[in-house]
Amino acid sequence: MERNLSLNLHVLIARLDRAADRILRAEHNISYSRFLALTLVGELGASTQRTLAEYLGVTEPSVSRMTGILAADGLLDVQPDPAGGNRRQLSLTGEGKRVVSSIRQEFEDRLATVVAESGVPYAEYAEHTARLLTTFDRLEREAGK
Amino acid sequence: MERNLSLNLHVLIARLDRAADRILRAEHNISYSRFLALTLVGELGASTQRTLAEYLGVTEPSVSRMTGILAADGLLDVQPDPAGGNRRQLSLTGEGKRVVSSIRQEFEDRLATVVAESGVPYAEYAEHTARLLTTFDRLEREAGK
DNA sequence: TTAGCTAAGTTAGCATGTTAAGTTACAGGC
DNA sequence: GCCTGTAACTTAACATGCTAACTTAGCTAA
Repeated sequence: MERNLSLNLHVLIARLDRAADRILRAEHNISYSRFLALTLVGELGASTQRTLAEYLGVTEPSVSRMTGILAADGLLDVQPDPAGGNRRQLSLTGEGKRVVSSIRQEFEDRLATVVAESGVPYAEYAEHTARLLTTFDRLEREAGK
Repeated sequence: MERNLSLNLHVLIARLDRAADRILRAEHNISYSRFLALTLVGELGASTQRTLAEYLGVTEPSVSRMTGILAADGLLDVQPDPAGGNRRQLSLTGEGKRVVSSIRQEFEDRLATVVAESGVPYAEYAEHTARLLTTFDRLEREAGK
């Protein structure tokens, strides 16, 4: 079946995401989307909703709903920014931290297993992917101006 | 910002998909999901809903709804399989063929531009991606048995 | 011919993505 | 002190993914 890069990427990631989602729901009772949001707050320091949207690659309304859900679940603390402005300051609750740290490494390891099994050089593929993301980001920002 | 492969892949593809969707809606008045479904019927010969689900990497209920929409829009022809069984035979209408052929090449070219701009070797990245998809597919099938 | 098996498709309800259009909090000029 | 602009967030309506449960069509065997 001859396919092209954009299609293969789309389908590969759709499957990886779905597998991740199934594992997380079964073993940790949380969805992959929610886990990603918590990870970006906890480990990459997304401290406002706008920043979190930017890091996640989704829109602000999506984040607005998500933070409401995570706060209601007791995983995320959402406070008005003490520095002022119409901002929310995001941080993990103790429970949120526990979830992120217990999952993250286990998770990346599983993907590494698939990569190793396929014979694709992990470091190189990761580097290419990161570079594509950076470039695409830049092109979008330039086009947006 | 230090990130990992699974996260970068997820975000990269989320952005590519969203950009694709915006372009298609603006210039061709169709969503990316619908375009992909038509492409797989037209160019890769997905001739039943189950096969189409497999190729798209989505579930059968998703395809069931999608084929209904595409048929209602006059882009897809959905008929009971003359060979019998509870099957639908899928094929593009004239309009569906027109849409697919006018978009597909233009589209892959845009991605190739991003890849070239980033300095990532296209052929190698495409080959790695295809290999990962094949491997992941196999692992999932093995685990499913 | 009828009961059960299997493959393929559908329905219902929910999760999470989107866009478009509002709202809120502050800053700056008059 | 009040208008206006900007940044950040929210609300509403819809698109499309999922799982669970059901239906439909044909096959096989008693």
